[in-house]
Amino acid sequence: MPDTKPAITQANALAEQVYQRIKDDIFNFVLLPGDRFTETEMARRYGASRTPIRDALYRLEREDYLQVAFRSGWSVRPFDFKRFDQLYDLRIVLELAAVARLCEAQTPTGLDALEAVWSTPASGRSSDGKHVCELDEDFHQGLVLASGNVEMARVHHEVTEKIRVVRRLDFTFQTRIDATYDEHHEILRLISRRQGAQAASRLRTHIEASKAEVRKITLHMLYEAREPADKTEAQVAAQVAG
Amino acid sequence: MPDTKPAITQANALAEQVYQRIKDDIFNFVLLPGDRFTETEMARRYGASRTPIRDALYRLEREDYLQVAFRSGWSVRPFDFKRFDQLYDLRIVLELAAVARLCEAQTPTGLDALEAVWSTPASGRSSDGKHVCELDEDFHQGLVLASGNVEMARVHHEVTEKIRVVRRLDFTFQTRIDATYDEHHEILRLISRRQGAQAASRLRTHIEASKAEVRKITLHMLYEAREPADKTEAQVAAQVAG
DNA sequence: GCACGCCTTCTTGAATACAAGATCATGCCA
DNA sequence: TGGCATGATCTTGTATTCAAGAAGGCGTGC
Repeated sequence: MPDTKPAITQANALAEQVYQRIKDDIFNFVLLPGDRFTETEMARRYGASRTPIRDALYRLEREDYLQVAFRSGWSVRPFDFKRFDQLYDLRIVLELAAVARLCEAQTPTGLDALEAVWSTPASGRSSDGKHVCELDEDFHQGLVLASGNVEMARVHHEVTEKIRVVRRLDFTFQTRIDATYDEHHEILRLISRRQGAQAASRLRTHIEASKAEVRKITLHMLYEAREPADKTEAQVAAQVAG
Repeated sequence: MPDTKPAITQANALAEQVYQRIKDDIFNFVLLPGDRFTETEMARRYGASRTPIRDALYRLEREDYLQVAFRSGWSVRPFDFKRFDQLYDLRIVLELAAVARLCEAQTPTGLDALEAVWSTPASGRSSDGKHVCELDEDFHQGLVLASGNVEMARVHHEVTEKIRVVRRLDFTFQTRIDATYDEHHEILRLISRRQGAQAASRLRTHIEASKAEVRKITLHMLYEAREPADKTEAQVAAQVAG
């Protein structure tokens, strides 16, 4: 992560870097749900003093990625499937509102860029799960952004970040990737024809399917993440809440 | 504010206190949009060191109440009517989704407490603007909470906090207070009868009316907030963005 | 009189030092 | 041998110190 620009002197540069790195480590299961650590430990690990570390940790705590116990250390927040479900439902509400607005508008939707991505024939489609996941995020955020409400887009972005850790798992099988391409293409087609009700219906079904798929895979992944020898029942239990 | 419990030793007690006090000062126009200040200044003012002050300031900055200029001080974010409009629209989306869910449900809505508040006859109604504003917030947040989605409720709560500074102005005239009582009562009645479409329509109109009213009053208030003698054109301009 | 440049002062970012108390291990006593 | 008290250690909360650089005033040169 050591970049060649050690200090362009951005505001809060270190805290921001640390924030991103910790978040990435959570997404990449380097930091597992239930893992415990201290501020000093993280300071050593990320090569900064406690001050920017604390900034980053508290930011992640307010965003519900971490938990802090008063004078008793930090921990990665356990998986909470109920919470993921609710975040998916919130996504649905926001995206359906965006689509409704897009279909009501007389002006062009400005979804040309998305259409270019998702109307590619099967031969040109990506099969790299990580890449498709990013494209998928761009698609759904693009819908909300195109609706023109910055605050809705901001909230939707936060939701996207929060579910990313499980959403990724939806793109581990080629069948799901293919389905994503097909459904996105179809949804864009319906929007371009201003068939709001059908677009909304398709979109809802599309997100619900992803939600169900992800839930199915997540538990399995959690058990795989640790070396079997190291894993105790307590550790597994700490990864899941509810 | 010095309370009798100097240290129940809550986590981050000072930063939390400072956060609330600054936020209140923004809401009460003690800190005006455009006002500039430094961390040291705030540390003196609120009787804490820079560390908890910075925690609070950065939290408020991420929540869009404040701005920080790199090594050049802090300022209260100017009013941005476009942003308030979008927040109101987001409110509408969230609350309509909540009402739709409530009306679909077979189970009791759990809105009894709200009904008790808003079905009071004219004689028992509050005419205290501040109080009615709180009741109004409770009403709308109550709808979303009753729908059962904690994440939606959390976002709605954030939105509520962000628009409070202008929303208050909607309860300065008795006619608006009366209208609020009537409309809330009617909306609850429609929900209890599971008339989803009509409830949604009423609720949307209700919020739109509030949005329009608030916008009308806000500009006037901004000009009144400062002593005329002290107020320069530049100061007024700094209070409003866009 | 005006414009440019230097220099002091001020402001935030980061690191370090200090304080309060929670946790856990150890040892004593029943 | 088991349970409890006690103390060392560890952890976060807060204050203070150090560092880098932006802003603005003042003086000088034209």
